[in-house]
Amino acid sequence: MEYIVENNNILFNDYLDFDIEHILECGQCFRFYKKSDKDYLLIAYDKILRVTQGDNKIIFHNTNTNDFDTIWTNYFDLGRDYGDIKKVLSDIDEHLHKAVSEKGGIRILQQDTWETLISFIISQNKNITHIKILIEELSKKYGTYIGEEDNVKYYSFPTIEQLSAASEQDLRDLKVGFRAPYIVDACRKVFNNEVDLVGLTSMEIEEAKNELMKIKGVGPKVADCVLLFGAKRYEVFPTDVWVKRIMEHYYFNKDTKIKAIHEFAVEHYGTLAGFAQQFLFYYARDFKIGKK
DNA sequence: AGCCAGGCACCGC
DNA sequence: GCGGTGCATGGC
Repeated sequence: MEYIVENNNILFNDYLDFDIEHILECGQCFRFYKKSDKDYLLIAYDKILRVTQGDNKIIFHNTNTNDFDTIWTNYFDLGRDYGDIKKVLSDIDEHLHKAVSEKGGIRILQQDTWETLISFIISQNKNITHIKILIEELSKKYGTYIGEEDNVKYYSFPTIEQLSAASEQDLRDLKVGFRAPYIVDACRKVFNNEVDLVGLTSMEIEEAKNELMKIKGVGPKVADCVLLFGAKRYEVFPTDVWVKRIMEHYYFNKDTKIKAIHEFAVEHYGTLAGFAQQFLFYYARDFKIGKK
């Protein structure tokens, strides 16, 4: 991957399989701000990064080769050939072919495991707009100040130690509602190693899922999201209402149980199930496919 | 206004 | 096991 260093920016020319809008808006992450068309500010790993993209150029602003090589290359999963993945998925069936061709710039970000755990606990029974607000509030209150951009102060996502300082009532005051005890339980079990987040990348997949589901408020869907977005487990298929809708629409044509859909997808898409899910989810949500 | 949100725990059977 | 219901809060 050859990039160009120019002042404090890092540039790519003619980079394929990367669309910053697809990557950030596809629902896998929450801490980003759209400044204008294909111009985003994102917060990850205690850093603020601005990314802009033109026809044949991607610019990572105000960064350096060290951060790029140690953080952003992994974060954007630049070592993986998405051309290959997209080709395999497209050949599976016409539905996936369509989703991949419409949303071809998606890449699965390698996010922090802890942050994805708390974020997806919060996500349950909420719309994406409000999830983003709650995560910002949590960061503002318990995270660390990391800098200012356009007169806005930004804060890192709270560490396990920082968030452990919050009581259930503190969290309720932040309006997380019934999720407050879930967050407290996650803090406690991760802090005292009752739940091993580091081991998630290497455990048998069922074991990894069960490890996460020891936490109150973590069920199959949240566990799959944490594994896919925060632990590089690409064989899972998070099945939520949107995925249920598009799968029913394309493959079942009737009201089908989430469990049955999940089993079908894992079988049908195999080791690339996670990538398939993300293409389908974003495609379905953007075009409101399956929505009554 | 009222329904529903990237689910899950808890309760009956 | 399986299906129904309540859940805090805010967007649409």
